[in-house]
Amino acid sequence: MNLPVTIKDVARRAKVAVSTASSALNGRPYVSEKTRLKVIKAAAELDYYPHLVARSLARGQTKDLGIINPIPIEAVFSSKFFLQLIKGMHDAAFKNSYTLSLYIVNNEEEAITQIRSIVKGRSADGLIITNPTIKTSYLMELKKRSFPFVLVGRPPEGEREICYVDSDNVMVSYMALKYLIKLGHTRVAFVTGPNNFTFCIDRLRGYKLALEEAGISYDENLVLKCDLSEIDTYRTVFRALNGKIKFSAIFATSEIQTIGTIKAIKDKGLNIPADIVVGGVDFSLTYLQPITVTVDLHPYDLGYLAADMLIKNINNENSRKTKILVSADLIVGDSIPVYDGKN
Amino acid sequence: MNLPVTIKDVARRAKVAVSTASSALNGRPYVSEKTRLKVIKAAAELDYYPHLVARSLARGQTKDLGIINPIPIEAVFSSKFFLQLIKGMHDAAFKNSYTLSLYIVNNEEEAITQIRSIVKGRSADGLIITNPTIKTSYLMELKKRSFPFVLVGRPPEGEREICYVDSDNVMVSYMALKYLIKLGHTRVAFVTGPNNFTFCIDRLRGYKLALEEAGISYDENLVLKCDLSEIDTYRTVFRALNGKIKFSAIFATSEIQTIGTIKAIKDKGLNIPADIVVGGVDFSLTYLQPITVTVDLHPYDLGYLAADMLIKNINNENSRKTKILVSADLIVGDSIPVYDGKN
DNA sequence: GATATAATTCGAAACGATTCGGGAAATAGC
DNA sequence: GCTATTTCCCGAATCGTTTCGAATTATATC
Repeated sequence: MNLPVTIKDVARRAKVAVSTASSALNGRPYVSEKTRLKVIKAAAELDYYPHLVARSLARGQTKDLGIINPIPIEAVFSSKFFLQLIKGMHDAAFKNSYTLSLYIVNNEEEAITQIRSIVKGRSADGLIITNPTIKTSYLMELKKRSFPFVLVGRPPEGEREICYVDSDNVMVSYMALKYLIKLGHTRVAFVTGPNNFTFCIDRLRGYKLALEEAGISYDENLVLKCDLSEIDTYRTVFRALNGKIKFSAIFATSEIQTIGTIKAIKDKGLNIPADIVVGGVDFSLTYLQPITVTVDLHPYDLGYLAADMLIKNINNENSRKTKILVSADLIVGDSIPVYDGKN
Repeated sequence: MNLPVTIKDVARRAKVAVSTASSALNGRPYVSEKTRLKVIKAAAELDYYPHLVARSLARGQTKDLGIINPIPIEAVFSSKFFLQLIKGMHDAAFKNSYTLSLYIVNNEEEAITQIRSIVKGRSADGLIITNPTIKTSYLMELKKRSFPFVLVGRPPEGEREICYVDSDNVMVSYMALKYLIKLGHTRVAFVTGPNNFTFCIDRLRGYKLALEEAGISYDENLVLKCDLSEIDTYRTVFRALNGKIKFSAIFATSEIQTIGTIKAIKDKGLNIPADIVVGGVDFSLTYLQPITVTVDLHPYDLGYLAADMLIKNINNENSRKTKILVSADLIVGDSIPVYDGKN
C-alpha cells in the first residue's frame, strides 16, 4: 500500500499525456490554462511530488552544490566564521533553488577522493572548496573536466582561470599590523598557520609588508606557526609566553587562532591589554574579553558570493569574472560587535 | 570533447553487453573471470565512473542519509557536541558506504519543508533528526509514509514506535545535581532551554528528582530558561547574577549553555569555584576555566549509533530495537578532559 | 470557406544505470 | 555420447522524469 505516486498517475487522473502533465506542472508555455488547472488539481489530489533523482537524471543536473572543506572539521566547524560562511552559501543557494551538501571529510586526502567521486559521479552541479592549500592536483583535474567550482580562498600561485572569492589577505594583516605599530608596538608576535594554506602565506606577507614600511626589522622568532586548531594555537602561544622571546602585542590570523591565543594569555595570568595587546581576525564579543583590534572578513558575504558565483558558472553566465575580493574591515576595540547569531 | 563515459562505452570496448559489463563491475556472480577482467580493464582504460544519479534511480536508493537539525544552526554549529555527533554519524555512514547530507535550515518551519521535500522527492534513504521538539506533525508524516528515520533525542510523549538514540536525560541532571548537593549546595540554579525540546523537559525532571530525594524544596525562580544559544544564555545568567535570587551553584544543561554560563560568571567578575560552583554538560577543557563537575554525553557514540540504527532500519535488519540509551558519565573537576579534536 | 498560422497535445526517445528471464555454452552425471 | 545442470551472456524492460518533434486542433487571415 501507499505506493509512490508518479507523474503517470497524475496524467492518467487528469486524462492527459505524461508529457503534457510534465509541461503543465513545470509551468512551460503551450499548455492551455484549462488543462494546466486540470493537471494541477490532479497532482494535488494525489499529493504528487516529483521524484528528485529521476528529475536530476532527465534534466542532467542535480541542483545541488557540494561544499568540501579539506581540513579537519574541528579546525573549522566551531567557528563563527565558518558558520556565517555556510549561512551565506545557503542563502545564495536557496534563492536560486539550489541545495547545499556539506561533505564531511577528515583530511585533504579524503577530500580528494570525495571530490573525485562527486565530479565523476556527477552528484553535484558544482563544488565550493574552502581553505584551499597549495596542492594543485585536484584543481587540475576539476579544470580538465571543466567541472564548475569556486574556491573560498586564493588558488595556488600560478594557477590561472580559477574562480575564487577571497579576502585581500595581504591587506588583512597589513591593516591590523599598521594599527598596532601606530600604537607604538614594534615587537608584534604573529600567530599563523602552516604555509600550505594560501591565506597564511598572504597574511604573513602583509605582516612583513607593514613592518618593512615602518622600518621595523623582521624577526622570524616572532612568527608562531601552528596548525589551525584552537588547541594547538593555545599550546603554541602558551609556550611562547613562557619563552624568552619578548613581544608587547600579538596578532592572530584566524578566528579560531584568535580565541586560542586569548585563552592562552588569560591562562598564563596576563591581562589584556595591560600586559599584552591582542589583535585578531573575525573575533566577536559574544562576551568576555575585549581586544584592541580585530579584522572583520565578512564571512557571510564571502559565502554568499562564492555560491552565487558558482551558480552563475554552472549556468554559464559568469561574465568572465573569475575573482572577487571582499574587503575586510578593521574594527577597533570598543566597536567590536557583540555576536548574536544574526549576520 | 571530453564526453562523459558511460557503461555503454565500457561494454563496447570490452565487447560485451551492457548488462554483462554492469554485472562484472558490480561483482555479481555468473560472470566468468575472463570477461570480468576484460570489463574492468576497459573501464580503467576509459576512466569510467558510474553516474551516481542514474544508479540511484535504477537501484531505487540514494545511499545518502539526510541530517536535519530543526533549530537555528548557530545554536548548535559551534559546539563540540554537534561536531562529535556529526563525526560519529559520518564514520558509521562511511563504513556502510553511505553518504551524509547535512541540510542547513534556519528554523523548525524550514526544517519541515525540507523534510517533506526529502521524503517525497526521495532524495535520501533515511533521515536523522537532531534536537527533536514536542511537535509531532512531521513525525506522523514520516511514519505514515514509513520513511526510515531516527531521532537523536527522545520523541514526544506518546509517540510510539519511533526509533531514537538518546542520553538518559533525566539521569544526566540527576547525577550532576546529586553530586552538587553532596557538596553541600542546596540552592542550585538550573540553566535550561525551552520546554518544547524533549531533552530540556527530561533534564528538568532529573533536577527536580534529585532535589526531592534530598528533601530540598523546588524553587521555580532558580530555573533559568533561555533559548539554546550562547548569547541568550549569557544574558540570562548575567541577569540572574545581578538579581536578588541567590544561589551557590549553577548547573547548565548543554555544552553551549555551559559556555555561556561560564562567560557570564567571569564577566560578572566572580570566581569559579570560590564564589560560585559550576556544573555543566559536555564541557571540555580546551583551556581556561576548570569547573566542578560536568556530564559527558558521548556525542560521538550518539551519532555513530544513530546513523548505524538508521542504516539498519533502511535495510530492514532493525531487530526490533527502537531505542538506544547512551549512558552519560559524570566527570569531576580535575578529570575533565582536554579537548584535542580527537574523539 | 479554404488556407496559413499559431496553440495544444501527444508519443516516443532520451538520461545512465540495474535487473530479470531466456537462451547458448559449458560442465556434470551416468 | 546423451541428457541434465550449471554457468555465462545477452536483450529488453525498468526506474520516473524531461524534451523533442510530429500530429492535431483551434484561431486568424483574406
